[in-house]
Amino acid sequence: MKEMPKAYESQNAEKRLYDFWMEKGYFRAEIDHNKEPFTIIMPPPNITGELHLGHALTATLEDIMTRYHRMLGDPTLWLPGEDHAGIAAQMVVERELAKEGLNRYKIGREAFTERMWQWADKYRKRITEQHMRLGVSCDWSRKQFTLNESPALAVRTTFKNLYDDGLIYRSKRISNWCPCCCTVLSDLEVDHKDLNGALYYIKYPIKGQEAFLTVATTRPETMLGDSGVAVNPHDSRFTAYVGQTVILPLVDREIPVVADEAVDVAFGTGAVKMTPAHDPVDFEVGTRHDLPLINILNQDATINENGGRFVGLSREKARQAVVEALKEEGYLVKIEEYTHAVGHCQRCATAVEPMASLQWFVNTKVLAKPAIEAVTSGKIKIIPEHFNKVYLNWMENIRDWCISRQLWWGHRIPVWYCDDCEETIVVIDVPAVCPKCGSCHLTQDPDVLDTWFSSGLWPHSTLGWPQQTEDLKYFYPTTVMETAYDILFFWVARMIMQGLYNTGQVPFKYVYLHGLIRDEKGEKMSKTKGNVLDPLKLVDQYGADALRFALLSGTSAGADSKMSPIKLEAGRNFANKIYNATRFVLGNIKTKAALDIDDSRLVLEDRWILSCLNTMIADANRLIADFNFSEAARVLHDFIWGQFCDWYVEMSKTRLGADNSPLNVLCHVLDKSLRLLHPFMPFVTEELWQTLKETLAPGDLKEESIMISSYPQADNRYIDAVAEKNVGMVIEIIRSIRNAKAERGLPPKELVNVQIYAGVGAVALSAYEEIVKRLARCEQVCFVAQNTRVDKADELHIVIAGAEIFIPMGNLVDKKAEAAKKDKERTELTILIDGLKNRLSNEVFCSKAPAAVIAKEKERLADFEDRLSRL
RNA sequence: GGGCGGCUAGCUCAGCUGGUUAGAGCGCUUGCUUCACACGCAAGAGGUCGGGGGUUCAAGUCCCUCGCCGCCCACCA
Repeated sequence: MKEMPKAYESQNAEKRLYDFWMEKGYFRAEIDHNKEPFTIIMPPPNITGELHLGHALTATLEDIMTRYHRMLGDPTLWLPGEDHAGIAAQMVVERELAKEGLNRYKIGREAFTERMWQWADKYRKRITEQHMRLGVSCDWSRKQFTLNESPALAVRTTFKNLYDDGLIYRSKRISNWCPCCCTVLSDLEVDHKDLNGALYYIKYPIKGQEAFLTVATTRPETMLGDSGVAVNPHDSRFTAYVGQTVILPLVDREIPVVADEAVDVAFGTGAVKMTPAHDPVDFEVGTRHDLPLINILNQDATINENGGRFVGLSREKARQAVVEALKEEGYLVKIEEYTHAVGHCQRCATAVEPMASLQWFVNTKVLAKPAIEAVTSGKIKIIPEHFNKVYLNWMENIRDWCISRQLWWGHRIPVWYCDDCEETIVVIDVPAVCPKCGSCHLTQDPDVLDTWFSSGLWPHSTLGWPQQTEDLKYFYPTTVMETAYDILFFWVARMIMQGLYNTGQVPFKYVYLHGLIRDEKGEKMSKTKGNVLDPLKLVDQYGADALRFALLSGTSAGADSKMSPIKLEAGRNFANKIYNATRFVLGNIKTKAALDIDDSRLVLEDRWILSCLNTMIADANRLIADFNFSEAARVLHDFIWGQFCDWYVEMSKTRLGADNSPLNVLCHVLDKSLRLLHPFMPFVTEELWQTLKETLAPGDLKEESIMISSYPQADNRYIDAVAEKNVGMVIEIIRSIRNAKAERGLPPKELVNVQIYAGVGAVALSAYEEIVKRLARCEQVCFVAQNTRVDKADELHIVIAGAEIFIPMGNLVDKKAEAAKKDKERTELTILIDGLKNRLSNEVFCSKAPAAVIAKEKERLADFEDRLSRL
């Protein structure tokens, strides 16, 4: 056996092992038409920067599923890629440019796009390297990028199909304008924040009368663009004014008073100023009443020439100036404090301005219908389930999706406008002349598409759609979409709509949503707070396996979790524990050992550990299949540490001193444990498995690598209730003796003599004298066949389930204290016994409870009564 | 204004379709250089499962209600 250091050194193993896997090509998915594939398309990280812990969690969860299914023998595809991240990436590069005193307009579209590609190439490479450090086993040969030709073709094809079906249209309407990013945003890209503002009451004089209509507004500067005043048609206060004209203060424009149901009688004054170019409700009312759209803002949200004397002012300055002017001229009635929600750009936090402009939209109502059905029918299952409601609620109230962006980085809208006829969608080649009339006055739409338009196609565009490739035919629909819950609407919902539209099939069968990773205190990680943990630094410090284990522990689907050094240490310690257990086993193998276990030669503790192992194997498989990964990891941890290392390995030492009889079982359990754990902690398990393989007899572990070995399945032949009960009793006995010594301040080294009566098991348990001697530090241990002993004055008398223990302790035994202890025990037992007796004598319980429950309760009662009688 | 989630040991969290004396890690106390591991070993202490009500033979687990904490969605100027 080769020399193994005392502690596991992750940094000496990980790179070597990853290179080995890569070299062997294990990650590549092969099509096998005789088998059902397992497919995960990786959520493509944005090329905006480094990977964070959220990505590491995604990588961990998806790698667990991938490695698990690969070991089950399923043709397994995990397809990686990156997202060009339109607005987010463009902003990052624009910030870089700003540092050089440049901006995108100065260098022009072509040069800017060139810069973007440089950035993309750099970060795509870096993201891949980072993923590799985490041990991901994805199929790099199929890696995609949203701007690659194939996904780009998918984007243009989808656009054309939707356009031809009348589901994409161009329209002038109110959308969210970010004056900082200089583009429109979809509703989802706007965050609403409650701000303390004011409600301004303004008098609008009625033409030809002394009377006024008072309106209330939170954005007084927009009055410059007013083209009407609306009241509710049922509001008797204003019936007389409907159809009349008011004169807009400061501007002197004559605007009509209209009646519209949209006006809430109870709010403000009941009369509302109408600014159709800068408010969505006003836009609709304006459309119904033919009110003109008067845009008063430039792209940077300064007042344009329609703002008269306020031209050139920023919107903030304009507000002050307008209010000042209104006050001076006597139109301002009052100002009330008022808190209201203001939309902010998700990217730059600038307040968004609702503005009317000509944009491209997707009619999502039509697409939503099958997307709703897919979830309600169960074709797509969302985990955790409660997100169904969130999803359905959003889908059922969906609004049209604005997909054009005034950006340069992304999929250019494939629409060409001809000066001489009409617009054309071009999917394949850049046209020289108008495909419809041959005119050469042809210009392409300058805008690009919302990033999510291309991300929404990801599950099928990565597999080759619109081409009917072998990959698409075989791996689509994919199996699981695993991602964070915060992009349920942005991404998951769009993938479902677009996937169904393009392929007629759901894009995936399961959606697994994970939560956000917060810092130790539960706060969101952010660069400004400086509490961001770099996954790679953690890998350096603790090892990738430890990081993966830490990311998993204490999490459940859909719930946020916290990362802390304590969790990372726990992960590292666990890796080290398995490492040392392996070191122990291998250290005891003198020559090449065999792995096969000979059932006929198993002793009780062998049968016990094999029973525990197989119970755990069943649990682990079930938990992984149920997407309960953290529980699965916990179950593995508890078995390996708490049963195998703490008890079986310790018990085996006694036998190893005499012969090699436990070696096969040790190797067997170790092999199974490593395989079971491999999807969770791929590096350390591979490292140890390889070492185990070298030490075992040739052919015992046939596969080249643990990652292509088979995942253990429970073998019910090894479930052994008798062994579990008897070894359980031995463990109880050892604990009781240790405890007896510890409680009385006896040094562990001090040896005691023990006599044990263990009911009918005493004879069989006599084989455990050596083990008890070793583990409980006893001079002599004697199992007596009959309960003939009566405790003496200098003896401790301990009663446990099915056994009694006698330990002579001389003057360390305080008879009074012992009696008090026993009294307490008697009281506790009596309470339990009374409770059980009550229950068992209850006829309703006996008639309604399942037989197994009744039997169990009877058994417990018998045990408690037995213990009480012996006390 | 709607909706969702959480509230279990000092801390962080498990507890699946209701069925043992409610678990783990960390922390804490006590003791250990035990021939795999101090990234360790052993022994302990610690919980009326947020409050109240209900369903049931049986409730941390199901229902109602209240209370905090967090999140999401929403065009009331």
